[in-house]
Amino acid sequence: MTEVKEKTTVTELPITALRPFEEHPYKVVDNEEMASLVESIYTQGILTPITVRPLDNGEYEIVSGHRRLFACQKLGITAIPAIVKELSREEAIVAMVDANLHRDHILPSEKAFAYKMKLDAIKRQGERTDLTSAQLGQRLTSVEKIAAESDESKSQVQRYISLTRLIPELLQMVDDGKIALTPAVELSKLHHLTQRLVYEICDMDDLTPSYSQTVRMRKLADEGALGEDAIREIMSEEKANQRERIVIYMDDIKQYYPRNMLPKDIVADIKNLLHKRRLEQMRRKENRDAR
DNA sequence: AAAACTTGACCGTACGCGCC
DNA sequence: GGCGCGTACGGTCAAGTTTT
Repeated sequence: MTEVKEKTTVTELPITALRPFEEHPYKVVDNEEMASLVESIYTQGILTPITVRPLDNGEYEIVSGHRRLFACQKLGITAIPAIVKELSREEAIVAMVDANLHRDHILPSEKAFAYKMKLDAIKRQGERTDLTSAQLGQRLTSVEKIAAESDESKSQVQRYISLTRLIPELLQMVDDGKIALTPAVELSKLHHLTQRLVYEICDMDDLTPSYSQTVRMRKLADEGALGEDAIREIMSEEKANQRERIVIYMDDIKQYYPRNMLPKDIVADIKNLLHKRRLEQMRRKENRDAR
């Protein structure tokens, strides 16, 4: 959360003086959620003022409250209570993203561009958080900072950000729930022209790429061997088999190798392996419990 | 139960920057 | 230019969860 150090005032602003935030990543859609917001404003008025920042030309840029504005426009309301904050563009981006990320329903594409905008804004702000001794112990990278302020891990934030490299059509498929997050991340690594091929093939035959299929596509692309035929072949196959997992059970081994026939060093290796795996499991559990 | 997907963690590499 | 350091990010793994 960005702390508000500037003076803030609540005031009624005519909606004609309001401008949407430039390139804001959120989609204001007229759906059921919007209908209930309209209903709520109709019966109770606007409970939370929108947040805006003043522009040089006397107008105000909306930091948070695009959906409330849309609802007011639908109801024919001409003025709206607003908190006016003196914020730089970068500060406004961080505030806008934070305000919207806590919504109940947020599309993957919205999250992706929100995280990306916030990351770019934090980088541009160039804050040195590594200089004071008080902060020395909790030095954070930009992505870690975003992760700490959201309820997701650094990896997850990076995955969402990689979705911004998807072509709009594939991103729409992610929003529609046709492609899951991790397959989408794999597709984002493909060249845009290849992504378009994938989209066209999926769209034509109403197919949805699975994680394993997208991994195979990406590997082929890395080798420079992913063309239209290869994509068709991968997409037309049955969903891939579960990835290979090697599980060792001592009882199984004993069944095939009587005790005196199994070389001692192999037994030692296996025991060592199992021991390491147990330690790893315990460590993971401790990490989880600590959080 | 198998398959698909999610999630967190870790590692390696590339890059930019300041310093010598 | 070489070096050390911090940072970003891609790749991978393993375990957990959800879906079929």
